[in-house]
Amino acid sequence: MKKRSFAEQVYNLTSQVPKGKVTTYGAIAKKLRRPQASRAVGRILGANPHPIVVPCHRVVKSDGGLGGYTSPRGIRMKIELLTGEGVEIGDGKIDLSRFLFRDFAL
DNA sequence: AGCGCGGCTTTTC
DNA sequence: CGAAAAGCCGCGC
Repeated sequence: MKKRSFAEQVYNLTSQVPKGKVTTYGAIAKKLRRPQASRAVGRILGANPHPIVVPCHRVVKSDGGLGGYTSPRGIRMKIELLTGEGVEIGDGKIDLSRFLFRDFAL
């Protein structure tokens, strides 16, 4: 259980984000020792083969944007989910200063 | 503020 | 099996 692929670690960190908090693609990439793989993280989360254990909607862009969301409802559902968990979104942006979760168990 | 480019992994043919 | 394309970003100018 050590040679987990990059994707496995991405899902692992994302699943660690508690309700009411969010993380960023760049942050995850950095945690995995690949600060420039932010895009890869997005692709992986987009392919999210674990939609139940991996709340990819809790992952936003490094600038506070919501990013995208591959879902039947699209980015729309992502906003609804975050707001429903307690994350306040101002003008389509999130206050990372208040909701950015950075206590990952890496 | 907006645009374009770069670097990474995964998936599919 | 090998190669190619794509993708929910990040940063700089």
